[in-house]
Amino acid sequence: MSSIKDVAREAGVSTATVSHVINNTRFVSDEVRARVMQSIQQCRYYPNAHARSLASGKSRILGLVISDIANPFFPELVKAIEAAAYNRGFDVVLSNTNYDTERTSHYVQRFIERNVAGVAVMTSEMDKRLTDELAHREVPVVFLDVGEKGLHMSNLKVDYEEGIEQAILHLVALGHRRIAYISGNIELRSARRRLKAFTATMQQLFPGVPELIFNGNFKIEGGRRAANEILATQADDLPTAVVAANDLTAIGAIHEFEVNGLDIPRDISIIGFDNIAFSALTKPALTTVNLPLNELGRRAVEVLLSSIDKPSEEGQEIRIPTNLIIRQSTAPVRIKKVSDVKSKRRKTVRQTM
Amino acid sequence: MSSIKDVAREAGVSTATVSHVINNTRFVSDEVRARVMQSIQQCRYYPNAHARSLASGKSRILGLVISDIANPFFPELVKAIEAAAYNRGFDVVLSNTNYDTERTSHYVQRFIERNVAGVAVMTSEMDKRLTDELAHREVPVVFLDVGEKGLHMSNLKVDYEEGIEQAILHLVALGHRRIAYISGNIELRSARRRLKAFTATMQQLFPGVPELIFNGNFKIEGGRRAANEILATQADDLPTAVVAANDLTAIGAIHEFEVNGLDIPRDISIIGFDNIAFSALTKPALTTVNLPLNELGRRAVEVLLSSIDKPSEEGQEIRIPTNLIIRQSTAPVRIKKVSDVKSKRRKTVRQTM
DNA sequence: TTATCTTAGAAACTCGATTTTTAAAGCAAA
DNA sequence: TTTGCTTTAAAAATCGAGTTTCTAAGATAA
Repeated sequence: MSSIKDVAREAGVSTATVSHVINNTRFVSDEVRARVMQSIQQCRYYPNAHARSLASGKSRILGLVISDIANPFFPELVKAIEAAAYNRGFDVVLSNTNYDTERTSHYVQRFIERNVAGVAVMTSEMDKRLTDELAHREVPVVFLDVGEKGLHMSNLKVDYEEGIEQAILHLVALGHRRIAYISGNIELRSARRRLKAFTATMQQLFPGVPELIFNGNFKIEGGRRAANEILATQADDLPTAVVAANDLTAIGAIHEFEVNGLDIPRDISIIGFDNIAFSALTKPALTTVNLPLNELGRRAVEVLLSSIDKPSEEGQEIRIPTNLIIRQSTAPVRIKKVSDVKSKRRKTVRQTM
Repeated sequence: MSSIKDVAREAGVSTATVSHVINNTRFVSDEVRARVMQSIQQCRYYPNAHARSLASGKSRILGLVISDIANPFFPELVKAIEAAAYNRGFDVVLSNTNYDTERTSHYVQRFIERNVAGVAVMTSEMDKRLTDELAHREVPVVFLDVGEKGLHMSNLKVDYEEGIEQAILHLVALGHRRIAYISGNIELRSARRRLKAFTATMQQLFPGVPELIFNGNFKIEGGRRAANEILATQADDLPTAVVAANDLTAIGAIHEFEVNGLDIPRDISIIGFDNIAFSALTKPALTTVNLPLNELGRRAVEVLLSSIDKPSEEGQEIRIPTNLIIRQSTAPVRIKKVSDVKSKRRKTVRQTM
């Protein structure tokens, strides 16, 4: 359509002047400025972003790498990042890796081609090679809970310990001692970090007590499987409480326990992790460790932009707090008779939303 | 970093030749091609997308406009669109409007500046002015259920009638006659279209019977309010079934009915709309009209790309089917005693996942 | 009146590709 | 050997900005 030349001709000035008016990069007299502005209107002129990026070397695009937008963990995070980017005048290119490393690699390549101003990596399908590639191009990157820090690399470090400690203390206050943990798939760093936070706190409170760790996969189905394993292997002395590596796992576990005739939270208290929107709507509503996705997203963009502004400075490491949200899936421990475990019983009505 | 010139120098050829090798746009002898390829490797060369876009006038970017990614309707749709775009080599810039027209307008401006190849508008905060702006720039657009068709404008038309008819026939088969409807906020075209599909089918089946329409807002809280209104205004003769404009509304209504001592589906059958992932996980699991988001997303990109390929052709109108998914929130109608409505009663255990 | 300093605008160059034009070989036919 | 055609690749123009340098006009001071 119409270019800066058309505007310049229309206003009877040079293209340089138009550029200076648009970017405020040199003084232009009020009269000329007004004339230029009017011509811009008249021509319905929108500056071509590619030409600008090419000339200036800056793209005002942020790359956002996530695993799966359909995983309820991500939408709110994406929303926060998108909002923060919008406010600072950046566009967000979304990359949904589907947990696929090759796809991730393609996206990193595209990001480089588009000369993105920065990349937020909110997933772990990012191997050393890709990270190096970005480092080599000096693209600022912010990792969620993954990364090494570096010249252009920042890291958001979620303080899992804080929330998990609150969770365990909450259970202990309710009288629980036998507390099991259902982990996420242990290949993922975040699963390992969460597990470690759990065991560390437990060992501190109950030194030497053997741990009750079961394997899930961050999905509902994994929670269900783990619950079954708990029922099978611990039948003689069931844990009175279960902490799950994320909310989906907790939801799966709750369901499996209920199917097997247990009442949540009367027989077993359950605590989730993440505080996804859905967790307030389950029955019973889930007591869970809140991960402040909103803050996470905001900080991610903040850190990225500060790296962009001062490319010479070292990346930052930001601590993200977590805290316990108490709802209806936890209750005081109850003296349990062995017979209860086997027999079905009615559920109690409970307020959930 | 390194540009096409470096590669050309390294390979001892002109930049034109490098370009032709990359894009396969002219014959290049095997020997020269091999030399060029090697230089590309050696220089770790990635073509600059901005320069390409500027020179070619094509951006390989799609703009995606949605209302709110945290609304469970959208993630799966976004995922499908992103996947389809990725497969065709397009990047997706996400625009989350937050139902804000001004923000939408900003985004449209940015899309134009970025010379996007096409825009998928999956929301309705898009007024005539913006649509015209896009039309003026000849940017292909695909609307969800909103738009007029035009030279570069396509439309995905969801066949609400189909699914709603199945829903009503399902209820009728279960013996229901008094069927209420909770609408979305009526300012939204999609709310009007859904409502119209409901009333049309009802009038066809039960001509002249007065309609039971209540107002919601597509949110949980609106469903709750509407349920309350139903209880208040229809206490003497409650509907035996309720169709909700979307799943969130249905979930809110279920909860409010339950709080008031009704059992779902024993006392009232409820049907949602959209089949969001969550709807399979509620208790009772929601019978709902499925909107095939995956197909929707895929078709959106398809239509857009075909408009991009043949800019001279008229836009398309694609019908998107809907169908009923039967779960646990609907049951045969039951002869009801007035006393039941007022007294609390225990819930029955039900399989939900 | 002349010299100096401001100010604003024009012109030229740059970014890194694509695309069009031009030219150099290579080969066949006359 | 020359002409003409084909094949191949180089050279140059172009896209639409930003940016730097240069120049002209006007203001100010000596």
